[in-house]
Amino acid sequence: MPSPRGKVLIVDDEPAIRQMVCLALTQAGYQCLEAADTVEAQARIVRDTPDLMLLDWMLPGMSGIDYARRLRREKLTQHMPIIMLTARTEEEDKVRGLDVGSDDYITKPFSTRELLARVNALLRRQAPLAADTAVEVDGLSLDPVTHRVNANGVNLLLGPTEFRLLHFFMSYPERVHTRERLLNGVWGDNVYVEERTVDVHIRRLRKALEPTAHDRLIQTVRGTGYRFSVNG
Amino acid sequence: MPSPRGKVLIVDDEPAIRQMVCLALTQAGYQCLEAADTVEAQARIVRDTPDLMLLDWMLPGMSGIDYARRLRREKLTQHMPIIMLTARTEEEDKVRGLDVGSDDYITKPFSTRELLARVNALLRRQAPLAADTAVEVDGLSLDPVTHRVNANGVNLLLGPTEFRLLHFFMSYPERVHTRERLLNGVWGDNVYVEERTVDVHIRRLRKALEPTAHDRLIQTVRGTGYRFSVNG
DNA sequence: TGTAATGGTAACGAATTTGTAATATTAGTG
DNA sequence: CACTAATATTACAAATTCGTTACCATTACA
Repeated sequence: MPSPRGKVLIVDDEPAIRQMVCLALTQAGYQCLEAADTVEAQARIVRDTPDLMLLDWMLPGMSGIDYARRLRREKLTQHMPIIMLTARTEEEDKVRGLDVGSDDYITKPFSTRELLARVNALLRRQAPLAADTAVEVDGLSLDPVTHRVNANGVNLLLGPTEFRLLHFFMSYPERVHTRERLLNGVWGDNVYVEERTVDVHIRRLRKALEPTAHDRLIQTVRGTGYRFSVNG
Repeated sequence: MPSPRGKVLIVDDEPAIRQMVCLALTQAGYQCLEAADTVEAQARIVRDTPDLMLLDWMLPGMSGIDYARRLRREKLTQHMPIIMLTARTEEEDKVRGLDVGSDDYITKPFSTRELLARVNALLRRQAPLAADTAVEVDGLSLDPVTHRVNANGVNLLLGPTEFRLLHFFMSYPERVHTRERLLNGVWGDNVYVEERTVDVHIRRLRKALEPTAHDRLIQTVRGTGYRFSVNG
């Protein structure tokens, strides 16, 4: 049996939809939980702490929207990614769905391919940094425990934000990060900061890495964002 | 002659159904292609590269389901929207149809109005590019995650638009793309840009691919547009 | 309470990218 | 072969994006 990639809770009053979604998720290696309404959903959340929730827009009793709004206020579910399932196609509704606190939405009818793509994307984005494993790349090492950065044996002094930024980079090397992603991953999920602020901290980090020429590891990807990479 | 809105292939063994569907589609401005079984269908696909497929559930020989599954594995048809036509009404079947990779389904008997609505909807929201799967063709590889293009082991530097253009080409290879289609897929749906601008970016992309002779993969189809193809 | 460190924003210039138009070249056709 | 339509190529100006610095507000701390 494949190791589960995560627990997904599907909340929908139509058993057929639930079944379809669950089948697709299970085949993709996820563990699937079901609920027909918000009451059941609440019970599942408390008992199983799912990693992500698929929430139908129209539900008997409390609507999906109101439920999402409530989940955002609860400590336990504050950061749980929510994908809204909606049959409506009007732009206005989509906007309202996102405004309410869901992270994404899918319009019915949807393909399981589309669903999986979004679930994957959202869960990947969510993965938190390992708080206690040292990372080392090309002579540059960072230890979250001792809170030290070391380049070729020399201790480097970084500001707090630069430290977290470098930690993030070294934890997810080789891939481009948009400024938005960096803000979410380094600054925190719901912090409002100008995107250009990232540039400034990139500059500060680069300057700190300059003495040992490790600033070459931080690359600009024009039109997209930044990348931490060993390769030119 | 009205400008065609797209080519739709109807695969059904009943001539009466085909005729009815074709009439409706033609009147709505689509170009209609017909096939009675999967063998005929395959020939039509290779020859005419339809934009969407209506696929009967029950077919002589290979069933519609199995055929859909196969189409999803082929590069050429990987992204082609499929609407399944099914006479059965059982929920379970709907589930299986969608699971297999069709994007929507319609239960017989259906109204032409419903059919058109779904065809329109599916063509309007053309599947977005997979944002996280690397593509590789003939020594040329593109990875959206790291945002890198590699030709025979050498890193290539592309501008943002050239990158997106190549990504689009490699995701939908072996078929001609009109300039309009490229503008929609690469530039975005509601952007006003001269069609000739595509030519310029094609030029820039070709120039970037020249060093490794991969510019041969981008072919001009006079009177229509461009194609990314391994075959001469 | 004063001083240093830190963090975010604005501003400006440099570098890159992008769309368009103008010109050259090529392919198709009678 | 001449003519036309379609595409290729180049050049250029406008727009965008990024790097960098300076500055002010806030916080930490002696």
